Amino acid sequence: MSPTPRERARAQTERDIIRIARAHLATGGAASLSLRAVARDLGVVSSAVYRYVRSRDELLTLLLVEGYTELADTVDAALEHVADQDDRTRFYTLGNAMREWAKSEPAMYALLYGTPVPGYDAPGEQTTGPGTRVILTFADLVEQAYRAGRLAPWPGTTAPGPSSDYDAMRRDLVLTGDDATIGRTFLAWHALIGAVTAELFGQFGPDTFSDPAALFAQQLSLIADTLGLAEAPLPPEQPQPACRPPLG
Amino acid sequence: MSPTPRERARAQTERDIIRIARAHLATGGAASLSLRAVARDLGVVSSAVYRYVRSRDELLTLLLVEGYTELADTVDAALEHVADQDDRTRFYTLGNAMREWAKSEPAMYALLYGTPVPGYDAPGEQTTGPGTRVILTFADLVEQAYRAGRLAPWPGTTAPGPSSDYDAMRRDLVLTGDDATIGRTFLAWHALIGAVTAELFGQFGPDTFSDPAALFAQQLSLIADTLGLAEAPLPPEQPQPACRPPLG
DNA sequence: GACAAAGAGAGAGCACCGCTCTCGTTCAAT
DNA sequence: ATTGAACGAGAGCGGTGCTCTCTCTTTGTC
Repeated sequence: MSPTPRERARAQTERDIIRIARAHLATGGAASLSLRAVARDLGVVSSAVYRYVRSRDELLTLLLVEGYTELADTVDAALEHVADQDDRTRFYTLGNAMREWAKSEPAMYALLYGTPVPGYDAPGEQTTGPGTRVILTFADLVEQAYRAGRLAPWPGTTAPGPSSDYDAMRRDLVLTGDDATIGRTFLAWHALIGAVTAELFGQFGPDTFSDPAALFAQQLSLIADTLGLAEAPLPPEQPQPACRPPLG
Repeated sequence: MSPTPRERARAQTERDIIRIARAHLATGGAASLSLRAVARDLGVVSSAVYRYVRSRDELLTLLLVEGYTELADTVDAALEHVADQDDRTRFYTLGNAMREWAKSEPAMYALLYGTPVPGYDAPGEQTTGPGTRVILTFADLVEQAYRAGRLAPWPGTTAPGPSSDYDAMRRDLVLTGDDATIGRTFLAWHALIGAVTAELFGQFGPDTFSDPAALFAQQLSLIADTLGLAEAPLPPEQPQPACRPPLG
């Protein structure tokens, strides 16, 4: 049962490879992640690395899973501290945690939410689980508010969405929200990812925003408004007015 | 004045290089864009290509500018056909044109709005102009509706944004919208880019949406709602009710 | 303890990449 | 006609992912 020296050495080498690969990813981006460079840092010839990693793609998958997991863990940890607070505060916490993690690990974020690495398609059986944790946490946040009757109604007639797909989500994820609720959950997610991505990738040019934090804070507030999240939790027996007064 | 045969040949070769590079970009993505492969298709040895293109990065810049220009031209052309229609229809047209173009040129879209190519930073003097055309068109659409008093009020207290940056935009771009209007313009843009990117990059997995077009259509509708765009243009002298009835 | 099997690393090699340099050739302006 | 610029070919440098063979060591078994 106790691991042989060879097994312990192998486990250590596997950890080292991922550690070195993460460092290379952080400094040079996904495209400059080279097995040969990892081998050099490991003090070993390039072909030796293939004893541990089947290919460069498999190394990418390992990093992908690690990135998804780390982001989700970060978000979960942040949410723990505000678990008893109102919907809006918890959403802000989720959004800010995503942005902070993305800024601290830009190459990893790019790997998760940027252009897919060409010629590489992630093996779904390993990545979908960790890859959907954050959005499921987010959907659960909205679901809780919806069930408690705390979501303000959508200001408009909701266009029909992909109803059968939404039905499948309600079934598989045990959601109760109607099409409008699921629809604006995706709207909020798209806006959140879009805002983080735009800031991180500098899509507005380097001189457009002197205060990107202020922009993101306002975007979070506006997204929370579109979700209908109230500042403080309302007692569920109090019916929502059809036209709610301004928040705050 | 009339071009010499050599000049005409050079111009033709330059066009050929860009054409071949675009084909390679479309099939293999930005990372697999290789000057050597372009040279092979051109029927020439690799070093000869360096007579026309200073480096691979310069070729990327050429493609980047071409992509931005083509997307903006596509959007402008689509908007021309609906120039006299209501705000919401024009916004739908803009959004659908972006999605359609992105689906027809996924590698090019990835080059514009995906992960920045590592080690390459676009020369701003060449790319910012074409790169901002679409979002400026979009901002102008919102601005027109705002000036005409056709924007529904934002359902919530607007959090303060990056006011000085917004001031600079109002000055440089001749906008009149308040912070809430500019803020939700960016919200809509982030959601739009986020929705297109998520669909194009398959961020929700291959089996999550059987009808991505329906999802996008609903997202467009929801984004239009958050923008406060009305279905039909209202006469500007009619004041907006503080709590507008459902659209449609 | 001897021995076969499996694991690990080294090294050579293949085909590809971006990019540089030199060398003849061809074209165009003087 | 001459001369300098433009052009293409070819060799070469260092880099990449990946495969193969070879040797040495560790491991489990008889």
